[in-house]
Amino acid sequence: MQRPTEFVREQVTAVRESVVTAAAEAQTVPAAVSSHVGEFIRTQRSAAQVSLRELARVAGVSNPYLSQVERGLRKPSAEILGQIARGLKISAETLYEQAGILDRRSGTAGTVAAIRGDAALSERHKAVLLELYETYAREHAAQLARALEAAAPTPTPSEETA
Amino acid sequence: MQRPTEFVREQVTAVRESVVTAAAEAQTVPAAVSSHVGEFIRTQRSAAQVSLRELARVAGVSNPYLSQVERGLRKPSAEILGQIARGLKISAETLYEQAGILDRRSGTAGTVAAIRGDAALSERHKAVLLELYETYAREHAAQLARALEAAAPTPTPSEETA
DNA sequence: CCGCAGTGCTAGCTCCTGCAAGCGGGCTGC
DNA sequence: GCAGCCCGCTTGCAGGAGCTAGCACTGCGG
Repeated sequence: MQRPTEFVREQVTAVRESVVTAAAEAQTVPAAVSSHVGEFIRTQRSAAQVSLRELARVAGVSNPYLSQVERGLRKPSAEILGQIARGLKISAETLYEQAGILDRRSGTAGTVAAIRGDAALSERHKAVLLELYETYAREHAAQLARALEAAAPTPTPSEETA
Repeated sequence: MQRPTEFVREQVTAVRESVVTAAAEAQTVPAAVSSHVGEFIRTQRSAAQVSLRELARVAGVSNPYLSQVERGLRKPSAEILGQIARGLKISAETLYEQAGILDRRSGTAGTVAAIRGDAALSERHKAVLLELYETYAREHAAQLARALEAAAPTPTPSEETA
């Protein structure tokens, strides 16, 4: 019977110690209520540098309708959201959450759902994995934020003289 | 005592007749929808011993509409499904899955793939989670194997003689 | 200048969802 | 017998989802 490595054990312990702090921070975050799925779709589409017509074509929906959805004039069904998600190459769950159809879960919907639904895990082990996952996801986001700050240097005396 | 050949012939004939009847019934059934959510809702409602009108009232939908949904005549939106789920005191995700809106998450492969493909994680964190996951899965399997052995003792000479 | 290709959007239309009004049936109490 | 209540279902309709046809605009090349 193999046991978790020392490294893994330390990670789990560190996570437990930081859970209280994380929970306190979560309490101060306001709950997102209304649907911003249209904005979200437009943001994702722009990030992918795809035209509205191209996305509509790939997703199999009409481009005027997609335009209306993006501008919040229409409320698409789950089926249409699924098609748009496929066109954007993102998970349908992501759009469902943005649309308020699905409750937002910590981290990426797919991973959390997979852990929760996995019959190969006991409930206790699921909880441990989910805590660790959430902490890692938060760390990763913080690292990305730092990297972005480093990539967009703020004016400094040495740089001004260069 | 019937002769084997006649008996066999009658059985084959009976099977043929039942196949024709089944095929005829299948032809009269409207195009099969991948969604069985209506049946599922009715089943859950019956199990809860709640009338259609009562569930409709609690769920906040019209009872004729709920009736149509249960009989597969209408395809409810995700919003209505959420209301019905609340009325039935089950998770909305359960009904979304039955309706084909949400993919059912299952199995070990799904969890591993989800962790590996999760953009919210760094590669190092993925490795940690995967190692922990494998260890837990092994542990769980070993526990199940032990429980099965205890529940189903293997035959022993003393038992054979009893 | 023109035509062409691409862009996102407007307007009118069809079809379907979800509802209200009401039906026929069964059961109970008077 | 009756009225009242509950049951699930039928019918007709309003409003919204999603579409087609087409518009105005931009950029490019001849």
